Amino acid sequence: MASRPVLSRDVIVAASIGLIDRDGPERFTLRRLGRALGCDPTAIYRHFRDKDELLRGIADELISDLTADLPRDAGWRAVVAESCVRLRRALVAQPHLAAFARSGPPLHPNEFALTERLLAELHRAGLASRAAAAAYHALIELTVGSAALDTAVEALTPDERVATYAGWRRAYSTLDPVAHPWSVAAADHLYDGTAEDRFRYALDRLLDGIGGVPSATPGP
Amino acid sequence: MASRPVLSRDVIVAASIGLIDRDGPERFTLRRLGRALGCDPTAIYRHFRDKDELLRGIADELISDLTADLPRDAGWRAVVAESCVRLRRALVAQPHLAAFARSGPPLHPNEFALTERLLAELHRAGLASRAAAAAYHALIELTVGSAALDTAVEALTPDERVATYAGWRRAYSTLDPVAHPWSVAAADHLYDGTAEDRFRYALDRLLDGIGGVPSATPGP
DNA sequence: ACCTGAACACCGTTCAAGT
DNA sequence: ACCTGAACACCGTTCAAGT
Repeated sequence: MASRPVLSRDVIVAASIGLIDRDGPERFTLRRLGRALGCDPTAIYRHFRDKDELLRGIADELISDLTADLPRDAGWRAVVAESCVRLRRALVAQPHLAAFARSGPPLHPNEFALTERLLAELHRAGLASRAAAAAYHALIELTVGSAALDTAVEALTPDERVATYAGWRRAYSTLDPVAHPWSVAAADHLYDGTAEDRFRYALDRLLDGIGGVPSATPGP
Repeated sequence: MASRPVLSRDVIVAASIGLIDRDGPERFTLRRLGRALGCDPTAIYRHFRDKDELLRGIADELISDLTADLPRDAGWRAVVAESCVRLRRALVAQPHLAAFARSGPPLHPNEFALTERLLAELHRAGLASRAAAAAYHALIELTVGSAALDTAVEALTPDERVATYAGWRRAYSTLDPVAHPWSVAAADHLYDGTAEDRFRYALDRLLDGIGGVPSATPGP
């Protein structure tokens, strides 16, 4: 009668991702996860040693299909940009992923795949090994930084997020215009749009600087 | 008799920095801070609205004198690069600062000074307010990311650092060359040189992409 | 074998009360 | 004016007990 195996690693990871998607990573607690799963919070300890191991499991899952369905026929620039945008989304969704990145390079199957794809595309752009490696590092640095700066704000509700950005803009716009003329002048454009928009702009400027041959993808 | 004004913003910030240096940012709680200060933890709420405001105060203190002796007569590009390199060094030296940056800009005097100087130089480069703001965000994202990726390695001794980088390179060079040809090919150039070297390269590429008028500084 | 529920040692924050 | 201390609503985690 009693359907026994309610919980499993996969079920817990899937529910965790759903919960993080809905409430943000900051509100992700084992107590809430237990409530979402309809079980006691401590039941999770039957499947994961502690919260950190669960977060690693989530991180692996979030990175798993990062390179899965990247366009095969797009230009190198579009593929590189899309890869970085996806990595950034994964990092924002799971801040502990960024903490892992801090302690070293990927060195895991899914992440080797991402590095390989980025290096391949940079070679396709015409960069030699040394320049490709340097460009790869630059891209990862920008992506990790953008994600790190965005994690806290991303945890807010859309309304709160808009209010937060507006508050920051206002802080710059109301500075003493004699001491901070350029901050006041630029205030309306600081923290404008979404964080991903700002990242895409930064990424475009970096890719401009990296150069490489024009993408072979057909123009608009 | 009773010496009344035991607490002040400065005293609290100084004690916080000491506590973070000693125990690490993860263990920094108001209850521990209260114990370190010899007062009730909630007394801090007399001087800071909440923990977040305290963290901003700490971050601003750690950033102080960053813009103090920046060259006045150098080209915009040199000043921007030097500012970012210094900010990166501060972030690497005080990893907790990066964690604070996540919760938003400090919105305090020293941070405002840095932002103002960067925006001013970007205007000097010929960028209008919107482009200057976007470029500013891009520079901060790259700087924070580079610092975040470097903190763990920077904590090692020089020998350990060299060994760590060599180990990472080896991880890439010994991948299956059929599945990861470009990783194997680029392995010798991954994590090459110092992290600051890599950052300077990335910064140069980003500044190339940002464009702007050529710096007025005399050439070498 | 798997899950529960009480318990422990923590958090940030509020607020009435003290001096 | 400044600080205390109890209280509230949370955390992650352990462990004996249930089924």
